[in-house]
Amino acid sequence: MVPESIRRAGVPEATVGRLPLYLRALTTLHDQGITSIASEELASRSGVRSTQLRKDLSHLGSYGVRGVGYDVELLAAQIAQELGLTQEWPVVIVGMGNLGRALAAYGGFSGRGFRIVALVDDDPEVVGTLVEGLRVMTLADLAAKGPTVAIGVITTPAPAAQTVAQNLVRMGVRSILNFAPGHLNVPDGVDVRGVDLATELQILAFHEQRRLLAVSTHDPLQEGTDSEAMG
Amino acid sequence: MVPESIRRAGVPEATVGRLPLYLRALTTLHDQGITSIASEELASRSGVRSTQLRKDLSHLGSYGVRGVGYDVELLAAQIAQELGLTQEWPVVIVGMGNLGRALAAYGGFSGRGFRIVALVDDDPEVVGTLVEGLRVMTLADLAAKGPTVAIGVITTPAPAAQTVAQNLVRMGVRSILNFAPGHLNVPDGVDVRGVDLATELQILAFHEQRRLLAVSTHDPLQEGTDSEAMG
DNA sequence: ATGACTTTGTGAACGCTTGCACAAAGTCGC
DNA sequence: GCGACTTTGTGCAAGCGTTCACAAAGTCAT
Ligand SMILES: NC(=O)c1ccc[n+]([C@@H]2O[C@H](COP(=O)([O-])OP(=O)(O)OC[C@H]3O[C@@H](n4cnc5c(N)ncnc54)[C@H](O)[C@@H]3O)[C@@H](O)[C@H]2O)c1
Ligand SMILES: NC(=O)c1ccc[n+]([C@@H]2O[C@H](COP(=O)([O-])OP(=O)(O)OC[C@H]3O[C@@H](n4cnc5c(N)ncnc54)[C@H](O)[C@@H]3O)[C@@H](O)[C@H]2O)c1
Repeated sequence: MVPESIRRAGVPEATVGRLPLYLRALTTLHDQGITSIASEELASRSGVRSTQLRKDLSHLGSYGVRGVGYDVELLAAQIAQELGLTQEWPVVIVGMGNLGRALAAYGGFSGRGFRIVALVDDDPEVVGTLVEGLRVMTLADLAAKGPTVAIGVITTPAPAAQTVAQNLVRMGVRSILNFAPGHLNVPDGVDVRGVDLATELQILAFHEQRRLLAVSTHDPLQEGTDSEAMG
Repeated sequence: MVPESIRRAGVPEATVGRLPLYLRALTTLHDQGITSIASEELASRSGVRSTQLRKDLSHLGSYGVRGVGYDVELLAAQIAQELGLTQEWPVVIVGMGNLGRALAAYGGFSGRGFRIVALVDDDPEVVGTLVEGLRVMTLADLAAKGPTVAIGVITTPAPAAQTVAQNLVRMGVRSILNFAPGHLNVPDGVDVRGVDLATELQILAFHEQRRLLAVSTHDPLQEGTDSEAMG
């Protein structure tokens, strides 16, 4: 086996992106009372190939038993540790509009390694009100007397996002999830992930158009983005 | 130049994922009255390297002018055409909860190639009510007497998502944007894109933990996910 | 204990993506 | 017109990610 110090540094980015997928599937299995699972079955439930699953898991170490499979609980714990979910990360949501309120109301944070500890807006009508049991504050309040936060979620209109990001970075936040469209300029060492609805829809539109074009020209061009059959 | 028939089939998937980025930047530039832009500047505003931008654009053809740059309006039109945004794609949102309502209220659909033509829920309390000027219907209603839809957006709880997806596929939808956590099993030829909040946060947590670990062990391990300096 | 069987873990091959280096093709001042 | 300068478009090489093929390592029935 590879030494711990080396393998820690060497988890490929693509693998990191799939670990949450596996963890989710394992959690579901655990809830169903299943204690052991083979890579083939776990891969199928995660939407990846079994070879890829095994290669991914091999980067965290050898937690499987040949001839049997993986212990659901043990593997889940290992992935959770690798992702840093043994502690609860404090999260702030900035922008209490439609989307921000939906996220605040969403129950999927707690119990999964995250806790919303602050809600922020700059509208005087909104600041001071209670949303989901938390009092909405301004960014200045958060910096001055708010709780420490590790992750910032931005759900303001696009023009405000860059300024909000700078303020978050100034108060020590180095992980940002941005729902506003557009690219954020941040210093080195700050991690920004963007979720953009328009981008996702436009990628779907591209493939949709290509499919229609292929059919209309009787071009036997196969798409095949997912080989699983429907039940 | 490469013949049209060949280049059409050959736009790499990674490029498709970035075209919406460029289109957004170009739209902003157009709104600011800027008519021409060099790859260096456009790349910077899109958060990619200029060589990558040029390579991406080269897959759609030669629309730049050497020594000058790209005509903003022309390039935007070309990208829009490539993405299939010259027509308006009819969209249905299934699941009128917090998230579904936020999406329905979101103005970023129309004018960008998409139009919400139907809203669906299965709660008798919700079906029949008006949301954003549209009357909420059931999936059965949509199949029987609703408008044709090309893209389905799923914002139901996770356990319902698979069934909803099957129903959408049965009525001809081949592009699905899924906000519910979990993998959807769909037949070949159906395109599913998943947006999962928990996944995004967990990826951020992984990097956050790695940064903290690196600092605490005085390991000069650089992160450097974005080289742009903040203004 | 043994042999048949199952499943993992991984080296190697392959394909896709990115980044480099540079020629080609234009503009602009004079 | 012409030379200096700017910027695009692209062949090529390096790096990354996925898939294949298979040995290694276990289980299980007998
Ligand atoms: N609603 C959606 O479904 C949806 C989908 C995709 C993307 N988005 C994006 O998410 C963002 C939010 O969308 P929304 O529909 O909730 O918008 P919204 O207008 O309902 O809410 C925006 C909120 O941000 C607050 N705000 C504005 N500037 C601020 C600042 N500088 N500091 C703190 N708070 C500030 C406003 O007071 C408001 O409460 C937008 O950028 C939108 O493009 C929304
Ligand atoms: N709210 C968020 O911020 C958020 C964030 C990330 C992911 N999600 C996911 O998005 C989904 C929706 O979240 P939400 O907070 O809006 O939930 P919600 O409970 O507020 O809304 C779900 C809606 O779906 C409807 N529904 C249930 N079964 C249905 C069916 N078979 N057909 C049609 N409609 C059905 C319900 O009646 C309800 O109106 C969930 O899967 C959630 O995990 C939500």
